[in-house]
Amino acid sequence: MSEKMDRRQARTKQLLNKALMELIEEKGTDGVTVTDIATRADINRGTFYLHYRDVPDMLEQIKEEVFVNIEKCILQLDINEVIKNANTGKPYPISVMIFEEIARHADFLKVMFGPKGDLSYAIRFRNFMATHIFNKLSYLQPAEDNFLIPRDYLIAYMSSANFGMLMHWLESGMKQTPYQMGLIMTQIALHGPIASAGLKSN
Amino acid sequence: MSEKMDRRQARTKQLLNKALMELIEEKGTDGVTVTDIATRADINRGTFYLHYRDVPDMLEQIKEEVFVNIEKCILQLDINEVIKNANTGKPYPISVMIFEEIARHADFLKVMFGPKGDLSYAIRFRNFMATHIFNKLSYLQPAEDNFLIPRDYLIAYMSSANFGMLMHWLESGMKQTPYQMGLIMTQIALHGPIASAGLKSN
DNA sequence: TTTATTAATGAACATCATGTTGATTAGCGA
DNA sequence: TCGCTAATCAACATGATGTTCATTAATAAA
Repeated sequence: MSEKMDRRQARTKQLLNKALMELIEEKGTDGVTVTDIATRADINRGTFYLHYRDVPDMLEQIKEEVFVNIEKCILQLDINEVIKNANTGKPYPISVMIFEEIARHADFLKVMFGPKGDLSYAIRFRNFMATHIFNKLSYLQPAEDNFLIPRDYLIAYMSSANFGMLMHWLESGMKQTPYQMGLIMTQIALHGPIASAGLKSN
Repeated sequence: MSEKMDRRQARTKQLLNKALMELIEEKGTDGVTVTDIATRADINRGTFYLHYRDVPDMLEQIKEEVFVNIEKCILQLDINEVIKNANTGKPYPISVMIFEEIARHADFLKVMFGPKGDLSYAIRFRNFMATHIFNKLSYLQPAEDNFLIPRDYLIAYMSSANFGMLMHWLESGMKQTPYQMGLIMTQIALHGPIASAGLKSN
């Protein structure tokens, strides 16, 4: 990743990357051809193959890089700490950090989680959130069998809900700051959706 | 749709349909070629073009047909009625009916909402649920400005959450009956996710 | 600055799926 | 039975693919 690279390689990689971004924004994940990318980047088509095997391979590498960055942030978050510290009107700092990292890759994620996006990528994020955030909720820990509804459905519910808000943030133009998004998530994790409506803490 | 069709047309359409289903299950929404479908269906490739313009066109027609069927069911549901009648231990009948309709198209939807699926289709369903179910929740109606968190995020939360449970149902092998799924949805709509954990109404 | 290295170019090529056409065969409905 | 039309088959031009090789140009290191 960070190994020193020949300037020429770095340059073409960057041009190819930029071209791909523009094209999937226009035509969606599929339907983008090597010829498209090379033409747009003003790079010889053959040069593409010196860097990537084909278009899916290129996309896969970018997806991986973005995922790893966000993964690092999410792994630092402990949902039970979020709830404990939520009495203050402030969001848990790490949740803000997560939204900042997402904002950093907003252009890419907006496409990947939009209508022309990649469902496998969305599911990967959702499942990661399910495993590393909501699976650890303390009030889901004890009596596995005593739930009103099955535990896995509760986790599917909460991870999908939060991922859905993330999607909504991206697709509605990111009008909230990462700080505000952290606050929203904290509130709804604390009170649930019902109590979070109509009750203004002033 | 139901106009009487030449037996030959009906036969080929059915064979093409079956072949497409098998192929997107194997290779995903994209990557399926006309040649693939024709070969699998044991139909002349040229014949495909007598029925559909190309593969995306064929997929679009199937998507539309399935969506319309489920749409009809969802439009009959009034979320506020669901909550009113939820004191009984029974699910609201129409919500059961919706899951029955989904089960009827399970093979198709399992693929479309799975990792190789179609994000635009998933978003279409989610948005439809947002508009025609959760947008009508009575406790979201009155004071637009007095919410702890923005109204559109609440709706994104709830529609995504419920759609996520639907996805989970499909991908985990539909171990629950439509009746049980109706019950789960009703409970969680009533109490929210937090209260739905650990509290068994016995 | 010079030099060896290597990235990028440009052209050519075989391959494969596409979408279309026209002639022919086979099946259907009346 | 007969007219209609769906399905077949073969052929074709087109365009993207992935690969190769000789050539040019940029780079890093001496």
